[in-house]
Amino acid sequence: MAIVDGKVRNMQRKTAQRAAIEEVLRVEDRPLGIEEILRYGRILVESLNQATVYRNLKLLVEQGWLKQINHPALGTLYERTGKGHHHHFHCHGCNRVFELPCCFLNEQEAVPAGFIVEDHEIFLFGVCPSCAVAVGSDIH
Amino acid sequence: MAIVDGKVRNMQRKTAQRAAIEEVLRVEDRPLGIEEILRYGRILVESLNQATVYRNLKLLVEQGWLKQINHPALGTLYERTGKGHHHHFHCHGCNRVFELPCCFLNEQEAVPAGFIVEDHEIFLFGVCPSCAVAVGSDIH
DNA sequence: TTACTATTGCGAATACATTTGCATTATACA
DNA sequence: TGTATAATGCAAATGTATTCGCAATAGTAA
Repeated sequence: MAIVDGKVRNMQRKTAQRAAIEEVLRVEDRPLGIEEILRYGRILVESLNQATVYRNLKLLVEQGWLKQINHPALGTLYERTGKGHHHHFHCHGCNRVFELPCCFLNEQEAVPAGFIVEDHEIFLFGVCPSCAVAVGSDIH
Repeated sequence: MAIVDGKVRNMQRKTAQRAAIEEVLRVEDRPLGIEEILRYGRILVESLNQATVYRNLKLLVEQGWLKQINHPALGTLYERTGKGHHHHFHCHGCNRVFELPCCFLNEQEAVPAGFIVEDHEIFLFGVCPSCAVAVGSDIH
């Protein structure tokens, strides 16, 4: 607690809604869009509202716990920070995006002479292991 | 010319506007956004309107002469088709996107076992040769 | 030239993601 | 507990990209 301008100012409060949003992102452990966060979050807090999700995601990004990514096929996704450099695999079977740990790109080899590479992003597209199994074993 | 339902139906007409849009994309020879296409196009056809640009881009995409790409930092861009597989370099000096010809990624090596890669996109970020020269020689 | 109608320019309309205002709810300190 | 106020739910508002309606313009075949 703190006093500002003669008034009591509480700090950020712990709410079931924010806890639910964090939980969803922690459990899924992959980049999620608003729609998914809202859907999974409502399993934990039935009343969860879209505006609340937006407000909390914004907060969590500002606090550095989340970062926004812009996926070329899926638009805005949110993922937890602190996982180091990685890339994104989008499975068209289940429509999920996975984070692939290692980096296999030599930046300077990737461009003609004269270009200076400071950063890169790789988006892969295909079928994830569980969907591959489903297709391979004729489970449709 | 053709008769459909008893009425005369002309084929697509050649207009200065569409020619200008095509010209811009041909001359620049790199992915362009609507704003840039409109700006450069107006040098050729002063009256060029945004709605006209949208209509023609849609047409050219349908005809396969253009394709849309979704750049994570710049949004929708249009580039000419038929250039083969390539990636995109975004220069933060001039804000232009360049197409880099070669593909230096072994798709299957890029993912853990179990993932099936069907396609990929690489976005590089840095400084292009002409901006690098400008910075290096203290031209600001 | 002329007639027909595809295409344009303009502004209004739409689509979609995100934000905001406000009354209500609920957390946390006293 | 009680109180102050941060946070929520809801609906309306906003922002941005894209499309559409329509009268005016301009290609194209005859």
